[in-house]
Amino acid sequence: MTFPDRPSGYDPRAFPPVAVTVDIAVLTIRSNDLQMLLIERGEEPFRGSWALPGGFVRPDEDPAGAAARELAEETGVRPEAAHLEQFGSYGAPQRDPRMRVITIAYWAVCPELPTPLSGGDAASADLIPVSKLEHGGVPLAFDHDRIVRDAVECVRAKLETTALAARFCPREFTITDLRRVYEAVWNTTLDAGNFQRKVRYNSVFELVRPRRSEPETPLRGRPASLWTVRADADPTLDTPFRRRRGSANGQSA
Amino acid sequence: MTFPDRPSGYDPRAFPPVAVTVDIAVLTIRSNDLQMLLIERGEEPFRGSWALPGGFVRPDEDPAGAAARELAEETGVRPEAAHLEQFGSYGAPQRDPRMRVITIAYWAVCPELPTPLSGGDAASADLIPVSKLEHGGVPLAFDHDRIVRDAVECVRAKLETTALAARFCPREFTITDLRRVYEAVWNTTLDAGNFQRKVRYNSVFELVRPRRSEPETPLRGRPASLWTVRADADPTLDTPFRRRRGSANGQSA
DNA sequence: GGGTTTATTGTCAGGTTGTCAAGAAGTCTG
DNA sequence: CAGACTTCTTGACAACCTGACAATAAACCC
Repeated sequence: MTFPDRPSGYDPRAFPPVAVTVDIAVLTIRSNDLQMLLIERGEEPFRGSWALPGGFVRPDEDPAGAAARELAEETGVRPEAAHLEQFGSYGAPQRDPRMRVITIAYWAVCPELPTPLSGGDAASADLIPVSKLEHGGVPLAFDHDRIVRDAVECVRAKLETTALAARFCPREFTITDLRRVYEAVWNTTLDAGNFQRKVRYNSVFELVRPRRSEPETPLRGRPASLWTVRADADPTLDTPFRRRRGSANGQSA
Repeated sequence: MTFPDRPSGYDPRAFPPVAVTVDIAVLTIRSNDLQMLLIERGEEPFRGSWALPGGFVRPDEDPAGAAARELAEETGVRPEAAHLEQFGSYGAPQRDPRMRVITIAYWAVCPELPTPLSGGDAASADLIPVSKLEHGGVPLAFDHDRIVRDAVECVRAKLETTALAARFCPREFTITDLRRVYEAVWNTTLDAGNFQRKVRYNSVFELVRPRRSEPETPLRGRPASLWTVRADADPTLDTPFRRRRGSANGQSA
């Protein structure tokens, strides 16, 4: 029950002041490298540190709506184009020195993220390689270090059982595109032949054109077929792609 | 960044009033049936409906602490005895008709839950079979219907890859005990031989005693060995237990 | 045409899973 | 006490999946 000790006739203003925000870990792949959009803070506290984009949940808004709005504001990405998913809340009493702030954390996966508009909040935005974030090489504001780690782990796990990897790619993609996503996100190497086999046998993926039509970049080698994901959303794979556990980064599909 | 439009010198009281609560989906197994602890509301709104146990996050408390406290208050279970995990937040503007309430949802897995103390909040508490909840046979308050479904799906999924199932059992358990947990949570039937094999080969489980020592209930059949989980927490299984997808309830391990 | 590059298919051994049967170790019953 | 019964445990085997790696296909370059 939600109001155990306060049967009725309470004054909302009597509640201790709490702010509710959303923070978004926006992930994309640039030059075969998993990167996250971060914003450099121009104000105290944590001036000069990097932080996740985010903002307040407005009184008339639900958290998912706030996340979609902030995503659009900070990246220009249309909410339908990205996959946005909640993965946790963070609310330690002192996580923000100014006041009690509960944040609801989302991760987003975008194909082709437009180059960050650094003029947004009078602070600069940039794509940072996740490898650098995991290595602790970038000072992050608040408890965003923890949030970033949790987000990355969530996405890595979700790649195992769903077709989420395709959300990093344009609507139509080659099997190699898809494999490069797995390799980038898991920081590993996968066997091209085995990967091909798994995609072909997975009913979630569908062959669109047996040959790539317009090679934007002048390609070398045999042209690849184009594939797409059958349904929308992030459907469950028939047979999951398992990453090697235990050792940091292994091999093979 | 957490305070994009409010650089400094703001008045905390100026924030629109929001309450932050935790709700807990407490799961246990009674007579081979997955059941959830719910509380019958004695007050409006939703008087007479069932609801998840929960309560306010206090000003000096973090949400996980609040969940552990509420769990202890409502069930008498020591926080160490149960497994408690956050799985989402729910904050639609009108989810509570009285005021804006953001709730952080947890699920908890308990072995041998003590029979609910119905005298707790002047409302009665009871264990309700999850099958009944999924069938829509029980009217739930607020958006708790959705929260319950999400919690159950979370636990079902977590059983696939971790040794969480053992948290439904006493510290030492038989392989059949464990199999019955999977069968109850997934609402399916598993082959006893295959299940035995998977447990024996999984390094997460450890043989404690080759024969059950004190058969509490007068047993029939060959006595079973006792097993335990090697590390604490909910370690990842070497080879996951996969549930049959697609059809509602399938068979085999 | 021959060389280079990348995509795709094939092969094969080894591991995992599902099905099913047989053996082991107790209790219960006549 | 000898079966009968029950449940736990082990085993056999075919089907499937996976990892490693080789071979082929289809483009480009010169």
